[in-house]
Amino acid sequence: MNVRQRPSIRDIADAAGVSPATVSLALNNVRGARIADATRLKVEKIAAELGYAPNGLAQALRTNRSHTLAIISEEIATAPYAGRLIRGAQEAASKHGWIMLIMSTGGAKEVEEREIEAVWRHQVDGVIYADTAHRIIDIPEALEGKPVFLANAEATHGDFWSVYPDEIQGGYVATRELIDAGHEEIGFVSTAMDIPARAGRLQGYRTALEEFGIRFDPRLVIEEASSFAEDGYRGAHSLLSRKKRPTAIFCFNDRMAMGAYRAAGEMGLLIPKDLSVVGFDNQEIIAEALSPQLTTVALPYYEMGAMAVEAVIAELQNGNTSKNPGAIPNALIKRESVGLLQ
Amino acid sequence: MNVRQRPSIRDIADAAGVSPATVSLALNNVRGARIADATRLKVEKIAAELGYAPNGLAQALRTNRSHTLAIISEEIATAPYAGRLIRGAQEAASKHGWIMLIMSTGGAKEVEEREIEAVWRHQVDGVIYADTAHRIIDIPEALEGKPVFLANAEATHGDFWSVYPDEIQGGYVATRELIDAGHEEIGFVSTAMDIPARAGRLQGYRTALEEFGIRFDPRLVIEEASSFAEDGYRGAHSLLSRKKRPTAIFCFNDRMAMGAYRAAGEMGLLIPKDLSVVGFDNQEIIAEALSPQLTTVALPYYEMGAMAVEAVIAELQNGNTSKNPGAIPNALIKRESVGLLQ
DNA sequence: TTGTAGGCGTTATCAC
DNA sequence: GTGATAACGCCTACAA
Repeated sequence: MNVRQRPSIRDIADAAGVSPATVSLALNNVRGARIADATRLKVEKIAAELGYAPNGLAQALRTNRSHTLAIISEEIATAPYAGRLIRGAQEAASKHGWIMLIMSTGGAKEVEEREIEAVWRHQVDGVIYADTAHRIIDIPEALEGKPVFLANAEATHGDFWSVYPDEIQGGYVATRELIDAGHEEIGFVSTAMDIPARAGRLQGYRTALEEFGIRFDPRLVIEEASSFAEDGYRGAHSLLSRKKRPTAIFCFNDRMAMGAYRAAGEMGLLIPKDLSVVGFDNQEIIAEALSPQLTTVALPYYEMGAMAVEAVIAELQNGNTSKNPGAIPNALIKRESVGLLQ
Repeated sequence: MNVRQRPSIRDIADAAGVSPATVSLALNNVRGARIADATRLKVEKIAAELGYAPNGLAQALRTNRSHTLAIISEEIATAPYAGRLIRGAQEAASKHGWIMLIMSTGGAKEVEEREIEAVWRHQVDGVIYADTAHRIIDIPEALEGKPVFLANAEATHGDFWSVYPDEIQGGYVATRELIDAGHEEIGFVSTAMDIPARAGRLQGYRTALEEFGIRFDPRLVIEEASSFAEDGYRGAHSLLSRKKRPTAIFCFNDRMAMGAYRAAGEMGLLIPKDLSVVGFDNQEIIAEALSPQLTTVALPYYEMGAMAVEAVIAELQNGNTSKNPGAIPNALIKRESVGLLQ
């Protein structure tokens, strides 16, 4: 593990027979002060030969800009799909030559303080505050003084920019898919948890029904305590036991859809022939493993990560130019669990 | 987004009526050069009042140590469980006051070069090179000169330190669980993919059988082309169609176990009464959603991330003191899919 | 068109 | 005990 010293701007200057300042100007293409083409070329050539790369720390110290963003999250990458958000953020940052730090707090205030302390020490330029499930959260005030951008979350107070899934549109597009297949008796197996997704998806469901003149029947909406496969099983079982059995079910998430599959199986119902199902989350590991594969709605994790980073970088570079993205749409992923009503 | 300037060591010096050097000595408790207690206290008090935090960039520039680690991965956080590795790494780093950068290459050589370039620019002290699935990989030579540590991977050449799951032990512990429940006719639904897990788990399976005097029957090992639920379904179906039907199946992973559940269900077999199943990966989202919940083997993702970081930091701080961890054990997660042989 | 000099915030080495 | 002073690598007036 030999540590060979990297060449500095001065090494290039010596080799080229010019001053360090000239090297800096040449390499950075500073407008205003022009450098003779011959000099520039020579400098560039020598820099390449020496394998020169600027020392980002020195640059950052001097310019007071570290080109570094931090993504802070309570439970980083704990939710399987949350990795996509990080990935979107990281790739967007990398595209601009920026760096992403990651810090997870595990929910402990003390750890969070330590992480925010690190944000300051390392002169991070901006912060993406992300949540694994779309929630409304408090922003620690210790972060004041840095651009903070929320991803997959909304703030309780303060005017923070944020990007999160459009739950209403998500509920709409899922329901719409079922309506387009001819279904009118559409159940909604949901959760009673107090999160934006619950109200939003329900509203989207109702809007879609309304738009097509289908009467909303509250008895077709089941809200279970939680949102596990077991809850989906119970909800679906109860819906499918009605004398007028729904021909389609929209499930709050893929886990619940997995439970619905089991309920249907036990009752001898074939998907999608006897029952159509749409899930939510596009957890590929479930959606693709189910048989038939599950049609579902994909949350825009990658996009949220990327948009958050793009917005912060734009803000940092040009000032307040861009627009607060807010709610962004979800995509329907069509697979095999929706059938035309016979 | 107001950016208030952080106080520097000089601000404290001015306020305390001492020199910056004294402040540095006092705050860092440098042994050798002693500072009057009164001075130290005064300096500490003022530092606290001003909310002083050292500028990590300046420190790093001066000391040539950034206290920063990068985790480079082809497909960061793409595999659901891979997030745990990142999390283990991040938390271990944070515990020592270090910072984790993350960079994903998406498999593209060009992106990888850019990321490695960033590693150098930002004076990263060490690199964790991680893979999402235990594989044997090439380390880019551009990383030479930095401590590189492999997590969930082994290197094709060069003597890199690494940490990866003990596949043999994993296969052993899974099979052992079934043997302990009284089973002797134990199938193994595996994959034909050329990865260390395939050979390792098979060997563990054989070792366990041997240890308990159970004859190894190659016909009980089915290797499907891939390792999806569909493959598990096929493999299990074929095993369960034998005239002497196995009473237990060890599945290469949880997705395949999910397929095995479906095969069992279609053949009217109840788990765990008629058939016991053990999976691999502990993908909670599947293992907990299945009914009955799946007993499986958990890969030590969190531990691998943490151990990699601990090792790199130890190496950086004390020189070559610690031991190369190599293969580390997996944990059996007992749930409900294994029953005593009646 | 290029070089000089000062400074970003720290730390290390000397003197005093 | 404490304080100048000189680095670390880079940027940027300003001077030449």
